[in-house]
Amino acid sequence: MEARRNDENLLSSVRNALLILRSFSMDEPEKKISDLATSLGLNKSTVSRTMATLASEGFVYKDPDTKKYRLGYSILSLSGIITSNMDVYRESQPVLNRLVKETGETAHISILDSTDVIYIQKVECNHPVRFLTHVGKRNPTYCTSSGKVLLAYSDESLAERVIENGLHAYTANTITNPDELRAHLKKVRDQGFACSIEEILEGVNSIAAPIFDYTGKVIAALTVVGPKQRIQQQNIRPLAKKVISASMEISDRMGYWR
Amino acid sequence: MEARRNDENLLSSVRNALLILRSFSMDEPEKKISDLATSLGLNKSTVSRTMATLASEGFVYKDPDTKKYRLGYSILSLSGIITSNMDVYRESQPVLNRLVKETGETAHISILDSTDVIYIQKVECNHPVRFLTHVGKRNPTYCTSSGKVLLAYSDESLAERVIENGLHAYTANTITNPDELRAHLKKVRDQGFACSIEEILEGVNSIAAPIFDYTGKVIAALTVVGPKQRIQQQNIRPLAKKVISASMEISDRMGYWR
DNA sequence: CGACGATGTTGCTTTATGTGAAACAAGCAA
DNA sequence: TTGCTTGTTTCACATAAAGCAACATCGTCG
Repeated sequence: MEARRNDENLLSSVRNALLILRSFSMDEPEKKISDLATSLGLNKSTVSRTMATLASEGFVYKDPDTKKYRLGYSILSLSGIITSNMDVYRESQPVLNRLVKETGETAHISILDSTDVIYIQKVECNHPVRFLTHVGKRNPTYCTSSGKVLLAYSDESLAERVIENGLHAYTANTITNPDELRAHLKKVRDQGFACSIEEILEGVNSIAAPIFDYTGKVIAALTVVGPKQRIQQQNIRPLAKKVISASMEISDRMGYWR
Repeated sequence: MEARRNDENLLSSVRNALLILRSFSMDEPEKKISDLATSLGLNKSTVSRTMATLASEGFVYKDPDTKKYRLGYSILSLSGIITSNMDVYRESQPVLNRLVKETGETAHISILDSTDVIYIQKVECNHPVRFLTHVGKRNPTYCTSSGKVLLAYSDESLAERVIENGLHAYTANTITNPDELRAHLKKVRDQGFACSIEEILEGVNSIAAPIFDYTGKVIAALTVVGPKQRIQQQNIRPLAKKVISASMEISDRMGYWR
């Protein structure tokens, strides 16, 4: 077998399978064998057999006409297990719906995964402008409002780790100076919410507030996102008020006691 | 290596990994190495290494305290890719919300996967009685309202395949007679909706209607579920009317042209 | 129409790899 | 302390998985 970087004692064929799965993306929801082989540097036959195995368990689905593969419903089942056992997920649904109706903007719930934020829930607004986020999407912490909220309320060592990993300038507004970020996080803690003003994407602003559990720990963030035409300096205060009140309502449902 | 039933030319280590993933369930969202080993008939060390590999790619998460594993966020990301590329999913969200508000009952969207139905979306009602369904849940077609709708509007050969697989009596009301099922499906086609009156679970009733795409094909079903105290003979008609109108609205959004 | 290129699948051979058994840690209870 | 139960690691061996190449299908183009 080809000896690919066998980091520890991991099973390389299993890893290949997982890499194949993860190579599916929003932009490329369908894949061909040969493309996968070249992009992952694997042999065609290896990919073919791996895909056959994945398909036999329903993790991918092979379109009989085009011979292309897409992700299968086994994955959907598994994700249902994850979210159903996530209290925040259940409790936030109705609150999110109301918030979206009140503000007219898309709302998310996100959580921390290592040094990234992941969106676990999304309620879209009716504006025709579609956003590029989706459930499961991973973003940096230091340039998203939700990320900054989660950082601000986490142990400081996490922020330091994020800083060590490097602060990449996604836009001109991205905070790339470590001291500036530290000061910013302090401000977030003081005011109880965070904003991202075109810090990750030009023209896109967002406001986020923390969600607490019954121990008082911050476990998630509630975000409202929109184009800068609709979310701007003069209405940030009133919007933030709504976001905070909604996030507090979810915290209440989670058993948070002030 | 242990030569387990190597059906065709599938990769056994990959299959082990997938079986491990699929062994997580609603009832057992957390798993220990040794339990997995015994339940799947694998060696402890095999499971340990497989889990390490799964964890390294984020498909499972190891609780450092309890040493138990749960499903990881990579799966959430993948499921986001599936649903975001599913038109029905996007278009049905607001309609589902309204329907739940109108009827006060939980609503689902489900699709066909081979001879089963799978729930791809769910909006829960506010009644304290929680239901046992979740996104990704798989159910038989012949005893659920959504399944019967999807069967009724599919090629007849599918119904025959379902019959061949056997009609198991989940309750006293389950249709187990092939001819009766055939007649029932005809009735569903005629009236444009299906009911399940305690056919899969005692005390649980549901009503479902078809969702069409722009080619006029039925691609999904919209269901309303509830306890028999709230969904019963006398209010089935008015409820069905609401369900049909909602499913038609989604069909419209999908480009269905009468 | 036939040659060609690009594709996915399948035999075959080889060896690196995944496996099982047992030893090793680590935790917990009695 | 001694058990008992966990999860991880070591090691030798058998074998499962990788690579290659042949094969089978396509669709395209000259």
